[in-house]
Amino acid sequence: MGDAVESAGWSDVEPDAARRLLEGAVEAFAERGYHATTTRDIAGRAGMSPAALYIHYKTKEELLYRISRYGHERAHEILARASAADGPPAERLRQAVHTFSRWHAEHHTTARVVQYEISSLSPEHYEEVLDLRRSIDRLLRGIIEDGVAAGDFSVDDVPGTALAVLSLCVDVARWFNVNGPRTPDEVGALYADLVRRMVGA
Amino acid sequence: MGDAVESAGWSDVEPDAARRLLEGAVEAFAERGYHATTTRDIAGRAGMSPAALYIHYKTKEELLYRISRYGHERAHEILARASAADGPPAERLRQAVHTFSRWHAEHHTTARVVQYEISSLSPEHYEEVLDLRRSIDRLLRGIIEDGVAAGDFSVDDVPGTALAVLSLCVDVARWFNVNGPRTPDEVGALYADLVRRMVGA
DNA sequence: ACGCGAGGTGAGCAAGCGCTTAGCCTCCGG
DNA sequence: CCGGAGGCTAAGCGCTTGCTCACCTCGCGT
Repeated sequence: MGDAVESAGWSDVEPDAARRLLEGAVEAFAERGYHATTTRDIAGRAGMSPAALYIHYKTKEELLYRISRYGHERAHEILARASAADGPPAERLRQAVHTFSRWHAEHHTTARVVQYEISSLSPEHYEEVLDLRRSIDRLLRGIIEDGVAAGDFSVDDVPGTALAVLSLCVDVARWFNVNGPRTPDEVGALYADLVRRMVGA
Repeated sequence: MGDAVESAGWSDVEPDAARRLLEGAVEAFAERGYHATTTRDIAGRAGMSPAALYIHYKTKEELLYRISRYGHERAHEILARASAADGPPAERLRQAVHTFSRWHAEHHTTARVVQYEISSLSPEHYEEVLDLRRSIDRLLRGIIEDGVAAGDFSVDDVPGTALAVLSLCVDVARWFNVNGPRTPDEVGALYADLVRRMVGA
């Protein structure tokens, strides 16, 4: 379930060089941050000269925008799938949190860029991405509302709890370490359990 | 209780100009990030010429280091106080989470720099700050261990839960908005309650 | 055989960066 | 009345940045 979402890298990006540049940019932005990354660094990681970048992308910011939009679309997809699934709210929430936090662990380089570099986007791109974030928030809040309405959850502050759950999952991207003791799937299981307790299910 | 910790700004910083520079740096780093902030910007916010910065600080990185260390010391102080307090583990955890998350909301500009710009520190300063983070982690884990040992909490994965709790509180700095619906104290109360549920108290 | 477009390069421009320097005020003890 | 230290600035140095441009090199349809 949802494996297609997980495995998808940037494999569908059109010319090979453009994909390598995107992958290099993700790595570099995640390591150093957007502003500390130079176009020479990105091009270098893709095995090309600095000028080659501008054949495939208009600006350095366009790279960040593509990464940011791609990541938000994946995140949205994960929650939309869990939200629309059959089964009781508790199960839908479990799946949502498990998959969402696992994605942030598994793709923590991409997720780090997606979550912590959005303020470097141009105003228009920033607004566009913010819209996606608002729908992500709405999807999760919807699941919790369903659980409360069904009498399965006991939550005092639904928007606040939804915000906290999202914040918890997103922050996985900041601390997750591949050489750490937990696999992405274990993080997903742990977090799903913690969130189950948070909503009193 | 703990108000002395909260209210403390940078009021104790020695020459007035040096304090204004620090405050300007906090604002600028929080808004734009360390690398996107120029020394001209910092000096401008303090109402001075760019050169004046170098009378009080050796480098731009020294400003980040001072901010980072100050913030981690405050965070450590908050948890140390809650950890050493009298009362059952549940009450100590409540106080720890309440105060800790409230601090991250109240001082979200400082906290944002403290939590999200540490990788821009020099290697030596980074190591020093990392030590402080490890002790902060140990303090929180200690409270949870006490609760488990006393039979008050039911937690399967203690280190994992401690990590999640810390992560949850820290991430407040990222999303907190002064014009939002919640006061820092309300965030503290909400989070203390969510964490109480997480540990099964 | 050959033109042409897509993809790539080396060199380099204008702007902005962190930081330094030379020199100017202002205050204050002797 | 003076001399020098502390606090500050205007100017600017050396370097790096994002990005451009003239040119090159292939693979391919005709």
